[in-house]
Amino acid sequence: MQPKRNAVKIQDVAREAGVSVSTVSRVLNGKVDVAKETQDRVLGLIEKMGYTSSLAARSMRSLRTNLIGLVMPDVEHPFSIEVMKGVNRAITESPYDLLVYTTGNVRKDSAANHEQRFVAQLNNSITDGVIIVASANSEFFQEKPIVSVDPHSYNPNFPSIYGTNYAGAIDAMEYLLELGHRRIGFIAGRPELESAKQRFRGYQDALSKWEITFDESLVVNGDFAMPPSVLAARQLLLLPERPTAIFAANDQSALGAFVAAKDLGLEIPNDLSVIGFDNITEANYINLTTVDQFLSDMGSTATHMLIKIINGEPLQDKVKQFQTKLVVRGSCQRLHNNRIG
Amino acid sequence: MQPKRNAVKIQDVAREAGVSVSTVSRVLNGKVDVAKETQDRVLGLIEKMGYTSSLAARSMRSLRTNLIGLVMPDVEHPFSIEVMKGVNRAITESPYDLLVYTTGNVRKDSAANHEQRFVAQLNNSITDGVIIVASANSEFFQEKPIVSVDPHSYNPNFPSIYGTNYAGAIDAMEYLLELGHRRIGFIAGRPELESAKQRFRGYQDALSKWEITFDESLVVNGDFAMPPSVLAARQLLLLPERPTAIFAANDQSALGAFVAAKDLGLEIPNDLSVIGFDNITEANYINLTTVDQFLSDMGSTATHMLIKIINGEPLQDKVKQFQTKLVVRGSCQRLHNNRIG
DNA sequence: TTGAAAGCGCTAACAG
DNA sequence: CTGTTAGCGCTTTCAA
Repeated sequence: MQPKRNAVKIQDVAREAGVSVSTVSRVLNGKVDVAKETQDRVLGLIEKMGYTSSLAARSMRSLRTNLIGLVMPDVEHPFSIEVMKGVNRAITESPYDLLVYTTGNVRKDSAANHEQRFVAQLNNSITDGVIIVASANSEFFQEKPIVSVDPHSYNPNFPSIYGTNYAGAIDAMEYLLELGHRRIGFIAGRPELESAKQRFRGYQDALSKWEITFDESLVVNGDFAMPPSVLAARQLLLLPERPTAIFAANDQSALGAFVAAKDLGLEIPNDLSVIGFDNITEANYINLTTVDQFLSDMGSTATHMLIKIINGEPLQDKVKQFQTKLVVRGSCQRLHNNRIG
Repeated sequence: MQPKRNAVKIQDVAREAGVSVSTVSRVLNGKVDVAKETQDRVLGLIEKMGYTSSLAARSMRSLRTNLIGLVMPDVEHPFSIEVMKGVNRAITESPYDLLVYTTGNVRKDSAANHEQRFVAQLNNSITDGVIIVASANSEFFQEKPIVSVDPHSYNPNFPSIYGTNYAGAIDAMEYLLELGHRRIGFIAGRPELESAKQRFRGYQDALSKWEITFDESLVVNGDFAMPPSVLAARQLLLLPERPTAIFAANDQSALGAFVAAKDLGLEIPNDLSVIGFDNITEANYINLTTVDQFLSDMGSTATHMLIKIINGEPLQDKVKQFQTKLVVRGSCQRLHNNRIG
């Protein structure tokens, strides 16, 4: 199909209304200096003819589009989706519209470049600003505002939202420790990510605060994904002296632990306590305790921050930490005499 | 912030390279008639200067943008998200990029108008075509191609993808009936939607084929959402003679049935068999049988269809039915003597 | 209160 | 092989 150029445009409306293009434009943009009568006639025609101004043309001419972009690394991942929901919520209450741009399943090594390209693509033309999730870059060569949600690495000069990963991990560990658990396995996340590092640090520091010797064999890597986490958890559960609890670095890992336990005929929480990071919807059904990051709230917060920057309002802090919270949806078991029960 | 217009543009590259704007444009668009030497120099500068062509300008001039739009009614809903994943998958393998536009949580009555506006907004300017999920409209005043996934109402002349809702419902019912269930409750969906109607028809027709009298008290409305479904299921389970199985019209309703059962101390599948429509990820964990619609496959199929239309390739059928499939992730109980077990 | 005209950044003829 | 030129649909001065 050779697409034609026959959508109704501002000229058509102008001709029909017997006025000039600029008059229609003025009506469109709510300028005051238009005769009430003309305005009504034009408005009527716009409605009747089903005219919508071309986004491309409009954003080329004027510097504001009232469009905010969201760049996500991967639509498949629940994390991104939660953030997106939050962004959407904030957008709904604002005068902006939302445009989501996905990088698809880009090969890891080129993700950073793609990101740069996408952000530029959006911000140089049609959006007033961009929110970028789990950004691999910590710097952008860009004029228009960008806010980053949970970027891979930490940069205090870049407007960004982080979860309190370290504090959350401490909370999770203290919870298990207070229940009496002493052998606690850890399913770690992608080691290059800041969030994964923080969570691991929390695990270690909590142990040392409780004067428990760090046991390397209790740490396995789940890469923040389910399939490797099942294997990792399995490895933990097959240890000669298996852990009584597992702290999983994210939702996928927690689910992996669940699956591995089930495979081995272990029941959660009777035979094994599991606590996981990130928003785990399934926790409602399968007795998991979670450290919710309120991912969607991170999305909303980022959006509000971006809108402030766009409007040139002053920012309190460039970097915001978003408070994580322990949510006991299921339950973990109290431990006596080194035995669950 | 008064955004400035200082992104690097094609002119800058041209000046720097000592060539004309059109030469740069030619390089950009991979035209062949450019000296290898010039091409390399320009390409190098583009990289070095971090130039990205303006989407707005490009789409204004040329009729193709290689961008496909996806208009979703609600990012919060798992249904849309599954479809989006499928679209994204198909996009990844195509030369197109994906732009998602959400209507936010628009009031129901105005959703149809918003839809029209959004589609026009995208298709009149920056996208080559649009996929629209759960469309409230069955007609669009639009030149560029549109494909609809599971529209609210049926229109044989509009390129669209449906699930085999009726056949799927029959399958689900036959499965339960063959297990011996005779009192089967139905949690219905939003009555105005085509899919909900089809599923209900399947429920009724299966009963009548098996010569079971239709009992109105076994049909409750869950509105395709979890909170009302919990109440609806509760009502079913508190009937004097409670059903031994429930057929839920969608995923949210199935989960609602699960929650209601749990509340009442009933166990699935021991005390109650539950089967639900749509893709239920939680089924992996909570013993549900599901009629998967392969929602994400619907998304992919829609995308392929759209791309064909964009390229002017002939379409087999305007309307595609997407085969649903019964997936026994958990299990349902065989029934003897009117008792589960 | 309105119209004419310039130009946003780019592509696609058409010339050279 | 490369440059010149004419718009794409819109907003925004500047004049009337």
